[in-house]
Amino acid sequence: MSLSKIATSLGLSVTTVSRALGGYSDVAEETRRRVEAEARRIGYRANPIARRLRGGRSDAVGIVLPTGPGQFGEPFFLRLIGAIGPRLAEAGLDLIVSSARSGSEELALYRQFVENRRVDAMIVARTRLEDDRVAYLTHARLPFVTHGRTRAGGHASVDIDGTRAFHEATQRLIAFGHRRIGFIGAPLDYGFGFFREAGWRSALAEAGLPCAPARFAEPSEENGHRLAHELLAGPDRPTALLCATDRLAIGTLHALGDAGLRPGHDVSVIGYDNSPVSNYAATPLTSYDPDIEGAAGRMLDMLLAQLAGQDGAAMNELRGATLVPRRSDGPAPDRNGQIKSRAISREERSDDERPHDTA
Amino acid sequence: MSLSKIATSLGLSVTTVSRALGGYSDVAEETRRRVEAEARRIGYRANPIARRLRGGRSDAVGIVLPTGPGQFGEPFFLRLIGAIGPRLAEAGLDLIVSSARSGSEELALYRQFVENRRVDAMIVARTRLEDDRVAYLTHARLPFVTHGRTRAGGHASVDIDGTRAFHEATQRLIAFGHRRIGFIGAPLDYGFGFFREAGWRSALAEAGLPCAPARFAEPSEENGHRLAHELLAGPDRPTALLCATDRLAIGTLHALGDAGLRPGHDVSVIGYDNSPVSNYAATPLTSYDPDIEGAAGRMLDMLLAQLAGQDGAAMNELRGATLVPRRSDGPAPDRNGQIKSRAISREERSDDERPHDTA
DNA sequence: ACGCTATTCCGAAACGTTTCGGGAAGTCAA
DNA sequence: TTGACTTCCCGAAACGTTTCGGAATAGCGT
Repeated sequence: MSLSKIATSLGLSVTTVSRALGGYSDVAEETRRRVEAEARRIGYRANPIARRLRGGRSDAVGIVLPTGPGQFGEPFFLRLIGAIGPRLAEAGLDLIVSSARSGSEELALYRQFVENRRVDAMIVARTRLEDDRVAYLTHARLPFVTHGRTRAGGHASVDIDGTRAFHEATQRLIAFGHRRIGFIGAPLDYGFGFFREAGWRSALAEAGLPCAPARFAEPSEENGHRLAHELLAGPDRPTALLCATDRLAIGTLHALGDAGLRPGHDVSVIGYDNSPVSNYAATPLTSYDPDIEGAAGRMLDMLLAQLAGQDGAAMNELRGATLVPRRSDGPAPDRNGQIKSRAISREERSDDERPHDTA
Repeated sequence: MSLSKIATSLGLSVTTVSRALGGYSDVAEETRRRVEAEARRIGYRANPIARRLRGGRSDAVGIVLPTGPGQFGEPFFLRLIGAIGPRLAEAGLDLIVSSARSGSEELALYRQFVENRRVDAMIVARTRLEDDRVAYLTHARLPFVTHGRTRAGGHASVDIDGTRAFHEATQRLIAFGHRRIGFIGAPLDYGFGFFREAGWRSALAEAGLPCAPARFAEPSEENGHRLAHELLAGPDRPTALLCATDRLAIGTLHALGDAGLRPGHDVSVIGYDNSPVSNYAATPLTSYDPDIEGAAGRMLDMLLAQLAGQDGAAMNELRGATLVPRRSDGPAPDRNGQIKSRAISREERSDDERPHDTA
């Protein structure tokens, strides 16, 4: 009872009050002023629920966070939400967040969101190459945008070009003189796991280097630690380890420490995410910054465009990640454990990334 | 048009269909069965928006994440949301998340939530001793629960007893033989900053030790690094540094490294949060685990009780944090830099917390 | 005086649900 | 036969908004 409150106290109809506040042209300026004044006076705010009911929308966007062992503390989602929040608010949309562990529980949650009409659109992260959530949303004809690509495509997506980043990272290590460059990756059914591995593999192939050993697991510090141990224990120990995420890289740095190897000297390590800890790891970690905020902005653009009626199938964007050189990588040691090459100058290793200089 | 669809196709009234599905007793069993069968057949789901409009609720709970420099990547909020999500879903409530930088922007967002009737209740984190958000919500008579205490009290709150944890941590360091125990804290207007400092201060006083130097800043790795540098550079260098959060502790560990000091030997460090990185810091970090999931559960209990009509003023819970000993603290060195005391046995330092054993 | 147009306003329906206050039919006892 | 009581059902209002399709009034030219 609120539009009607203004209406009765002004001797107008609800219709006119609504149209006055709605900015329609068929209401006299004088009347509009009176309505606006009265609305301000009683602190009128349109009831969004009534508006949604009438409009058949829910004015909300949903996102499901992955929960479960090793999934806690992913800063990625926090940054995503932080970047998306204000823009959604500006567009008058709520962000509804829920959480589920990956798998059937997760898909069930998507179903709930859709069938209960709780959202107008969804944001999908941690996209898999074959993603049942994407398949479901497509079938349900609910607008959505993914962070990451699927194999099939045909939906709105924003992705960081992991292939290019890891290709470049591998080339960097090769230029440093490394020849045995191992890979510590995320499961290959995740798009980001797949594409990052592909970049590493293709760069090795281009350089005519043999395919070095690789290991894969959910990206956690523990797994990075364990997998690095495995790779370091094998024959022909790698002189460099490329890690699909910073969390894996942090674990890897620890494994190096356990083995008495110095990161950046005996074994080079490069991560991905440029997470806050990377600058404060045992050895400050060379990493790739994915510009999550930028990506989130584009995802929002696509979502809003779809809510405005556009077809999302052709909306795709592949963005770059930028290298943040720190101290965990460097020239490969020679057979005797000495630094082999100075082909890349010290400036390029950007010593000014040291923690006490960025404070 | 959905209850009515069932109604017409069954030759019943909307009322009867609603009451049949609602489990009322004044509908014949036979009729109820027919209604339920038809509902299943057409995949009927009650429109939550219509229900909310009629009920005058919004069936949603809001939370505002702090954004801004150094605030990214707080795993705390992610764990909170992860723990709260499923229970909220079970209660039929949506979790609406938004983000704002602390300060006026943040309060404005709370106002929006309330005035636009977008939520039935709110969750307040990062509580300050004098908190304008708490004051506003109290004034607006919207149910809420805080994580952390205010000075005034009188609202539902769950807090971890930081005073006790830091009192205990200080005693632990004293038992290790430390006499100059510095403190690297969070701003004292945050409740958690205030109470943790109080625990440190009171333990020093009880032991008759002079008040060691302390520094305060927003909890980030950078600030921890900077503040630790300051404390280490002063006269009478502390042999132990107590840090209000793990992020500050991580920065502190780095400052030690810069100064050529060995954590756990030359200078002991204890943090708080038991964040994923603490186990993989340069030196695995002794920390306190706050059991966020447990606290989140109690917060939910209080929120639901308030939504059921109970008064939240008397709902308070103070929970304990448990020590997770790792390798960043230990016996104090004597004047010559030697380890002074073995008063606390090695077992108590729990060497089995080393990373490669927890993988 | 009449018709035409512009301007300004409004009644009523619709979105889908819940709930209040009955009402019709059947049963049972007096 | 009547009244009371049970059982099962329903009409209508209400939540607060938007919007369709007019309708009333005034101004204007003929």
